[in-house]
Amino acid sequence: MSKRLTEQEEQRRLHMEQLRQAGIDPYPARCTRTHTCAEALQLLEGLDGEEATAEIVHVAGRMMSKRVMGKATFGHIQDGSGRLQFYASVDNMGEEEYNRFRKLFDLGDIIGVAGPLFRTRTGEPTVRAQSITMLAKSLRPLPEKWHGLKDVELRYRQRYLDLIVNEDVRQVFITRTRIVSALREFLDARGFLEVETPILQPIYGGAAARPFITYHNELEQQLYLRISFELYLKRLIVGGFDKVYEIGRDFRNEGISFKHNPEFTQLEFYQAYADYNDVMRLTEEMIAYVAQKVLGTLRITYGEHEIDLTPPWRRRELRQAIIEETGIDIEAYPDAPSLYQAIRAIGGNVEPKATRGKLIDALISNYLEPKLIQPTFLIDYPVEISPLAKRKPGSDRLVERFEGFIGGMEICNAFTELNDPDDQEQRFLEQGRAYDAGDEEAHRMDEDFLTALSYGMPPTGGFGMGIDRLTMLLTNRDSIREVILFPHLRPRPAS
RNA sequence: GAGCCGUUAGCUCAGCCGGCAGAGCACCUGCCUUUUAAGCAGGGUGUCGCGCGUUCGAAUCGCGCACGGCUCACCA
Repeated sequence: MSKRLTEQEEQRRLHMEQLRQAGIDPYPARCTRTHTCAEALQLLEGLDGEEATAEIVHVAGRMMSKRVMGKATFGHIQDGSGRLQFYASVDNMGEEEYNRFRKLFDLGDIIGVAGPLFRTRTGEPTVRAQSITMLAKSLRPLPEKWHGLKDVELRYRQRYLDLIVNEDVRQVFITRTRIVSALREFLDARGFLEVETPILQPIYGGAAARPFITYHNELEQQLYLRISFELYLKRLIVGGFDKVYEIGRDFRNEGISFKHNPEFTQLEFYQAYADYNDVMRLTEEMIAYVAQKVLGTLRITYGEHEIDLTPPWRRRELRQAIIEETGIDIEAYPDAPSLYQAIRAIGGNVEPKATRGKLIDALISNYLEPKLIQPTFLIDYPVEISPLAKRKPGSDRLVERFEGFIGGMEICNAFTELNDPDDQEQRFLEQGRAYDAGDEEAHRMDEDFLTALSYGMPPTGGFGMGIDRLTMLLTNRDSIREVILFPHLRPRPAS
């Protein structure tokens, strides 16, 4: 701890030392608190003028402002419920305690204030302090009171500072928690059972992504952090839980962008005896429920767009949508080379060695996704990019799958689940060939999952949704880092 | 992974055709008993991200590196 202190840090340590010399513990073990700031404010309801309450309140919080006027001082404290003004004066506190407060208590200190409540001349509810006690000394200055903390890097690395000084950031994370609660309410009310499945998995699966790899020493076993919950939740459907869901963290060892973080929160649910049409209806109903519950409206603003979440949402066949936006009929190009040429012909920038599935993905994300502002389900995807979805009856090329898009972002992905164990095995084998050909994101053969399927899985509709992206949408944030409390950053360089 | 932009006081930001490092808030000293971005008088507290180079002289110009942001690539 030989780090050089700034003048302000030295000043605060000096104040702390002076408190100790006065016999005051700057970090006491106990404190008295009878009201939150919000609760204290309510006590003044119905009182007129500057009349004070008979009741003495003990409130506690971080001192966010301090305006000294000689023998009297106004300031605000902030706790989790809000802000409250206090009034300190020699008259009410006595000279010794008042001067100690005035000289040794700094902005950012956690303090307790006790006294009756009254309104000032300007009508602001205020605690008339009879005593002010130190609850925890703050040894570093807070960011500036007016402009707050703007430096994005500091906001993410020291999120606690962001939360202290930027009220809108606080609200985003409160909203995020309410969104998750509303999702649980919705699913619980419909008989879904919330479960927990392994994060450390011997074989990763359920999505196309590169995994994080770890190792169990005692078992001498390589393990993967899950990239999805899918294959475990389906095992539970086999096991007879007809409606299950999980909300938790997935990990994907891929690039970081405004809508990608290496770990992100996912909701997946599976419903036996349902298909993707049932899931589509449930999805639009669920999102509408959450918006209504959390925001009180189905009409939201996202960036420059006004979005109406009212069901039913538009359904567009993927093939038809691609034709409309690009003029390319993917059915007319049954292999990668011909589709590649067609995309190049319209000026598309794609990898020459991409598979047909990757090319179709590129068409979706480059030409469709940015235009899908109002809630839209793209339906009926090619089988080669959907190795866990059931084929459409009468088609060997398409599966019963949809993705939901809102505000130009993919929000969710769902399908009628493939429950034919032999077909599933063939799909794994195809994926294995793709992996051997260099596609690191291809699915791996999961024998144990195939065994589960072979006992018979009911017809099932399944669903996955990124909670982070839904939160971006409902809080009107343009970066996933704004809705993740501690987004991933490189280590701070040694200075 | 590539391109562009950024990094100056605790915070928010000026300064950038090379010439003594600046403002507001915060902080320090003094005054002030109803203020609320309190006010008045005084005080600049700094490894100009790091390193190398050009130059009589670098926050400023050049090269390299680090971290961050945006765009692209990647991400079903």
